Amino acid sequence: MADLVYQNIIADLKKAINAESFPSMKLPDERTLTEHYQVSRSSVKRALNVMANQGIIFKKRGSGTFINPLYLKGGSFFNYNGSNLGVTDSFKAENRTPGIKLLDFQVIKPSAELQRDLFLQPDDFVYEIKRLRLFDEDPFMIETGFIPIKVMPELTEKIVSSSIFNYLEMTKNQEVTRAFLSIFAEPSTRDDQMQLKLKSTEPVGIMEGIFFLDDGTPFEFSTMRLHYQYMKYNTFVTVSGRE
Amino acid sequence: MADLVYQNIIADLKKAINAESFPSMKLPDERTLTEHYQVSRSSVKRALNVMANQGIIFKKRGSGTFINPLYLKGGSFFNYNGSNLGVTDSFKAENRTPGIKLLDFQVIKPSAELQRDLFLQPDDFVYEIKRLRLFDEDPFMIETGFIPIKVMPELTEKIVSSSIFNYLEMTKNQEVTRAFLSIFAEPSTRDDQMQLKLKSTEPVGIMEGIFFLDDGTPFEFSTMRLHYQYMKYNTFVTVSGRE
DNA sequence: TTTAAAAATTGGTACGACCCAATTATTAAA
DNA sequence: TTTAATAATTGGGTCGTACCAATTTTTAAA
Repeated sequence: MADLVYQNIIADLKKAINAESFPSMKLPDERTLTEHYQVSRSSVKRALNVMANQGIIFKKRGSGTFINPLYLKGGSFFNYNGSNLGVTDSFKAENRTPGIKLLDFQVIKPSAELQRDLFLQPDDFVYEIKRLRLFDEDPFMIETGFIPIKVMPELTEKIVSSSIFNYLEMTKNQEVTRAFLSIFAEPSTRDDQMQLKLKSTEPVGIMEGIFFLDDGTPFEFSTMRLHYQYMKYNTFVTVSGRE
Repeated sequence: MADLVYQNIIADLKKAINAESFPSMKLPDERTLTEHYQVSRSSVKRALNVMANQGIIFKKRGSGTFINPLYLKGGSFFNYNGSNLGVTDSFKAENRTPGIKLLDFQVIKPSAELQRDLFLQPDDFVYEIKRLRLFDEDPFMIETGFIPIKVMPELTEKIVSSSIFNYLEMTKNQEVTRAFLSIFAEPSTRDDQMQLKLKSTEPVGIMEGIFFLDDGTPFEFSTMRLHYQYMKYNTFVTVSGRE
């Protein structure tokens, strides 16, 4: 556990919430928490803000801080606490072995749109990497990624046949921690049906977007076509006003 | 514009970024901004944190604060700045008139699952509201909502035939500002195909989840089956570590 | 008893100080 | 010239204070 004050408060409050230590579904007020943890109110507020953004609690000025009832028995929600953006890590728990089959790997001249999305110069080239992802023997996703040569000049077929994100972290100590994603669905194409073993009436879910390095460099544009039963995106949405 | 210091900084920085006042794609350091705006560094940090969470900028300790290149000419992204959760408001810009056709409206005994999701007592009842949403004459979504009687005892067919969220805000000054959403896709059913004018090979996009009032009261469980061409969910994802 | 005013409670915003940690730039040594 | 040590820069975290604003509770008046 990180040794940050607010992180510790979060951890402790989560534990208490899960242990149902607040039958009224209401947390102690901020000043009381300040006293209890022997920290500044600023730190308490910080902790509570993070938890509010995660949807664990609701705050109401003048009234108090309340527990989101759904945070108990986290049944259908809160699967997307997020810890990694890569596919390899995201789908783990299933206790099935993820696999990668390389379908295509080449260097191409990016389209105008791709140039814009990855902020490339006219003479920059990109890798095109097309891979089939599987669990054991079951394919569940066709992934097409575009990575500028200049951000990863040393890419090889070997690297591309396993997790690129892991390689990045291992060798360059850089992490992909942010992405713009667009999520939608389409009827499956013939190719989808072949690769993902879909019937013609069954669709693909699509997650498409740009992945960034820590410093904001666009690292990859990726289109992921998923067997529809494997795409489920859970999210907590807060609207405007607040921050 | 709200008269909050950090909001003003955000507004001003956004304006400057859009005016391309930072050709190096790098913002001034926090201490300089503090000096420039004649505010405390805390307020600068707050502003920058909010902007970082929105994906407008990237911060890197020891190095500086950088502009997300994609925030310029907000082309395909940043459509989801979020301002309202309701359907009526979300799809406006299209300059087509949104319509509602009430398909079903009744009071039922909630399933066990629904009881759990809306945190109901065993003897609570809920409205079931099934509506078809249209743009002009084109149906694009079948919406089935469940609202506990006790949170809205006065619901009528008339209210339900237009925006419930607007009604809530008008009459009770309560707002729906938060939701858990689960986003996925399925092959269309016969009923979907009839209502949404879909071919049998065309899917529906599904957005399903729970909407909350300001104080955390679960207000509605809703399942929205959308014509696949109308479902596009854009989002900026940040991962773990940071907060 | 009911209603209205006042006070207390509770979260929100802002300030500024102090030190830490990651990165970059500079300087000194080899 | 190259390399290693050192300093400066830059964002991160914590503390504590002061005051504001929405809500709830209490008190006083009708």
